[in-house]
Amino acid sequence: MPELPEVEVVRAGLAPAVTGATVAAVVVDDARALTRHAAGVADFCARLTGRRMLGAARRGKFLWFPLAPDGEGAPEAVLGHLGMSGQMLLRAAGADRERHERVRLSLDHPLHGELDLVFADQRTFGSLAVDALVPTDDGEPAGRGTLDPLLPAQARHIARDPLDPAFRDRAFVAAVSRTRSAIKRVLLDQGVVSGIGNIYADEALWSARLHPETPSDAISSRRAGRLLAEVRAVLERALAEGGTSFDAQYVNVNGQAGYFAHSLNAYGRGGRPCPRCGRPIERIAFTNRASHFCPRCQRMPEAG
DNA sequence: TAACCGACCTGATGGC
DNA sequence: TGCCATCAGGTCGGTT
Repeated sequence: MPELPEVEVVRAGLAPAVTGATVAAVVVDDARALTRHAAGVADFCARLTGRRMLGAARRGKFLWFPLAPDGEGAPEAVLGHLGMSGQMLLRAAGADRERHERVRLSLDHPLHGELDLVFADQRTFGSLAVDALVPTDDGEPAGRGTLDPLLPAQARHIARDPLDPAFRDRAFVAAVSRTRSAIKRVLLDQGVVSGIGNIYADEALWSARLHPETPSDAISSRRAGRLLAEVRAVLERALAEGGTSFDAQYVNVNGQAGYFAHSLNAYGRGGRPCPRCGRPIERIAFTNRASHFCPRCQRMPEAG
C-alpha cells in the first residue's frame, strides 16, 4: 500500500539511475499497466523509445520522470502511480522476468551503463503514461525532486503534500473547517492534501487524539494545525524507516522492505492494547475499508 | 456542487 | 484437499 513515504523511497532510489538515462527499448507485457495512457501500447512505446529522462519527481503518490524535449513538442514526462501494489525495480540489463512484471524499460545510462527499470504490479491498480507537463497553479516547483514549476496534466488536481515546502498550512486548515465530512475523509482527499493513505491517516489521527469520524467543521483551527503537525511527524518517521511493509507488496527499488510496520500505534492493531492507555484498539468499517482508533484516547466530540 | 459509493484487480487467508 | 467467500485499498467515474 504505497503512500507518500513508500513512494518517496522509490523516487529517491530511482533518481540516480534514471537521471540522464536514455530509454533504449520498451516492453509492455500487460496493457492494463497503461490505463493512464489513453493512446495505447504502441503510442506509449513510440513516444518513449529513444527519449532521455531528466530526473525523478514526486507529488503525493504520483511519480514522474521529465523527458528531454522532443523537437518542438510540449514538455512531457513518464507519469507513474503505484496504485495498491505497484513496484518500480532496478535490475541488471536482461535480468529474469519479475513475478507480476507489466512493463520493462531498458535504459542506457552514461555513467551506470545498461540497466532495466521494471514496473511490476500484482493488482494492476497502478499504471504508467507519457503525459504532457503543465504549469503549477502557484508557480512553485511542482514537487520533490524537481525545481521546474511543471507537473503532469494527470496530476494537476493533486494537492501538494505536507512535506512540500510550498504546502500552504492555512489552506489546509481552511479546507478542514469548510466541510462536515469526517476528518479521515478529508485526510484521504488528495485534492486537499496528498500522500496520505489509510495507514498514515489512522496513525496521524491516533497521534492527534482525533476520532476518525469527527466532523471536520467541529475541529478548531488550532486543533487542525496540530493534526497537520502530527501528519508531518508520522510521514517523516516512516520515511526515515524506509516506509511500511506488511508483505512483499511494498519494497524499494532493490526489492527490500521498510521497517515502519513495527512502529504503528493504531493501524492493523484492532483488539490489541493502545500503546498510550492500554484500551483495545477498535476496528470499524469506513467506506469499504477499515479505520483503527483508540476509543478512550480518540473520542467523538459531544454533540451540540 | 458536495458527498458518497462501487468497480477495478489478485493473492492470501479462513471456514466449511 | 478443494472450493468459496472475504479482505486488503488508491483512484476515478457515476449517482444522489
